[in-house]
Amino acid sequence: MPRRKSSSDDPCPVARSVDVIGDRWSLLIVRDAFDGVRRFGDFQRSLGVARNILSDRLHQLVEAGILATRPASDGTAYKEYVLTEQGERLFPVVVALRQWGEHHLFAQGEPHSRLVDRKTGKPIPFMAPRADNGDELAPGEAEVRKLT
Amino acid sequence: MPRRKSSSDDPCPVARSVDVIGDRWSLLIVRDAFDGVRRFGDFQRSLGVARNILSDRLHQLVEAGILATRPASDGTAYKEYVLTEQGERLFPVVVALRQWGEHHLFAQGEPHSRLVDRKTGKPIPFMAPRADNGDELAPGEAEVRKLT
DNA sequence: TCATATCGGTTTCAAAATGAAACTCATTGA
DNA sequence: TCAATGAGTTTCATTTTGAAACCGATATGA
Repeated sequence: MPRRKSSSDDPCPVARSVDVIGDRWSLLIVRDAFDGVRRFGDFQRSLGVARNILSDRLHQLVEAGILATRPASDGTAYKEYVLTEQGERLFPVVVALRQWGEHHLFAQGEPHSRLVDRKTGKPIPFMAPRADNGDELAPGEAEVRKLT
Repeated sequence: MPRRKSSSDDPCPVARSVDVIGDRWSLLIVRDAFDGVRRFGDFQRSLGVARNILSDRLHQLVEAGILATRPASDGTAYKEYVLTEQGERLFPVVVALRQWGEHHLFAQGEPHSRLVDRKTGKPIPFMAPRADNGDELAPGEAEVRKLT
């Protein structure tokens, strides 16, 4: 395969984002990280991914500044992978994907995990882009303005 | 490579979503579709993707119910690919990715496209999951409740 | 109207990414 | 002290990707 195309110089933010996390495992690693997974072995067991691939993706995510390594918090000599500030900001992305999946990829009545407000226990309302005044914005009401 | 792992029976909505659109091209095709691209050749030129891959991804997206084909609206005998209702609901996902990219993947001063409210021309506020009462919800304040 | 160019693919083939399993080597636990 | 676990890396077969060539159907234009 002639070198995989990179979008790291594409002026579209979506393209650049996809270049960094638009791969099946990276996104699931980030999801797990939000769920508190930190150790190599825990990611591996949770995802069922091949170790070499996991190793590669963890390094990529660290390099991208989404994860960082630090000494394990359980007192052992191992290290752990935690979300950076930048990584934490992916929360809306993961939630949006989750909500879309919840609504469209399960048969009615089919059991699935659900994201709830820890305080109230109630499901989190469907996330949507909103205008300045708080009104929900439909796709047609937003516009990509090229090259600021 | 032993057949690529599928998550279509995973109980996690994020995993299922990633299984459907968690690939570099699918997401960019959807982004283009939101920008009004409809024809095979236009997707191809816009993305620079190999034709065989584009063909494959378009079929997958149609199969997944995200895109649908219909006779071209320009009067020619060709067909076009348009977002379905289900595909349109991916809007928050694309916007979240775009906003994250805008904030984290460009050097200060580096030009990039920007999503604005068509009516007011103002940039769209950062999207975030919110609790029932409208308060922004931090990652730690949400919790995945397993198997509804 | 006939020739030519464009559209929307499919086929072919080499290079690259993936995955399972085996292999290391350090750390932990008994 | 010695086996078991953790965290990778290496190897190798399989799959996916991508560029380019090819193809039939449609559009264009002289």
